[in-house]
Amino acid sequence: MHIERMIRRFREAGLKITPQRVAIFEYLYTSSSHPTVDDIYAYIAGRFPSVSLTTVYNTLQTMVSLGEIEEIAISHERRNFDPDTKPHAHIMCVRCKRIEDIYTKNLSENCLPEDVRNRYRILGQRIYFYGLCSRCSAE
Amino acid sequence: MHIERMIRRFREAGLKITPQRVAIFEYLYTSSSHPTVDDIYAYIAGRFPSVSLTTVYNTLQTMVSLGEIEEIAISHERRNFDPDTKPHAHIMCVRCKRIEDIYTKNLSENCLPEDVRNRYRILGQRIYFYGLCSRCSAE
DNA sequence: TTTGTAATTTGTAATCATTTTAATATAGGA
DNA sequence: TCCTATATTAAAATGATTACAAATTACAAA
Ligand SMILES: [Mn+2]
Ligand SMILES: [Mn+2]
Ligand SMILES: [Zn+2]
Ligand SMILES: [Zn+2]
Repeated sequence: MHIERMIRRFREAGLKITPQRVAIFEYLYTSSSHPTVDDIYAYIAGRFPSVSLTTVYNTLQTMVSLGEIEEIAISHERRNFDPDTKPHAHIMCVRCKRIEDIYTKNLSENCLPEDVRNRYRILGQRIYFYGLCSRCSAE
Repeated sequence: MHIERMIRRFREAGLKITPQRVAIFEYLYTSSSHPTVDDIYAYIAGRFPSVSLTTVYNTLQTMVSLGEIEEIAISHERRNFDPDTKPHAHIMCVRCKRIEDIYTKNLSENCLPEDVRNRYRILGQRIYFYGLCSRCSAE
């Protein structure tokens, strides 16, 4: 499972397994997708009342540099984290702010002209759409 | 020209035309594409040594809400502004940080599955690619 | 041209998310 | 169990952005 994988990755990197870190793993892989720092902190603080925001920031940063989660910049006012690192796009409802995953194949082939793909060695992409979801449209 | 257009748009909105604002228009439409707040401020300060950063922020915000420029969130460490509001994608070299425009037709048709387009009323998109440009690859 | 006034600019202070620091606590190997 | 490097915590620092209030200015009407 994902949590065991993260524990192994941290071990391999010579990092220690702490209850705070495990709780962050658990939250990331079992709860609402694309949580914010505050979402994560709120959950962890429920289990470890003395946890520090710094720990949340540090752990997320470590996971990003291990390539195990990604930061989503779809919203200007929040930082969302995505535990799914398979290439995929996102769509956010501008009203209710819900974020949905979009899995399309050949994302970069579809969107990038030949000549750009020749001039760059492509390393990643972030594809965000904005719209009104059906629930929010209905009113 | 673009600058005259902006002056007209500001007038129509009941906003006054000040030298600082005109200088910001000029810089946005004649200089390097996708400038940052600091790029703009550095230029304006060259012409109006007493200009305040606040004025730059305010004017940019006004232009965004008039729909005349857009904010590009391709980089986590800078805010870039784009005076070109036609739908287009961007690619940034992860090394030299240069940002290039990519014009592709039918961006959302290519990237968005049918069912997503049915469930949302699409209002916008931000499509960013990351890679190594040829110049940076060569070394 | 002059004047009046509402809008704008400016400098400063406040805010807020994130990072840094240093002291304390702990994971985990010996 | 003990030792020590690493992690956690609380507090302070940072830095980008925003809010505020006083001084200035655009511009329309006289
Ligand atoms: Mn996702
Ligand atoms: Mn552009
Ligand atoms: Zn919605
Ligand atoms: Zn480059």
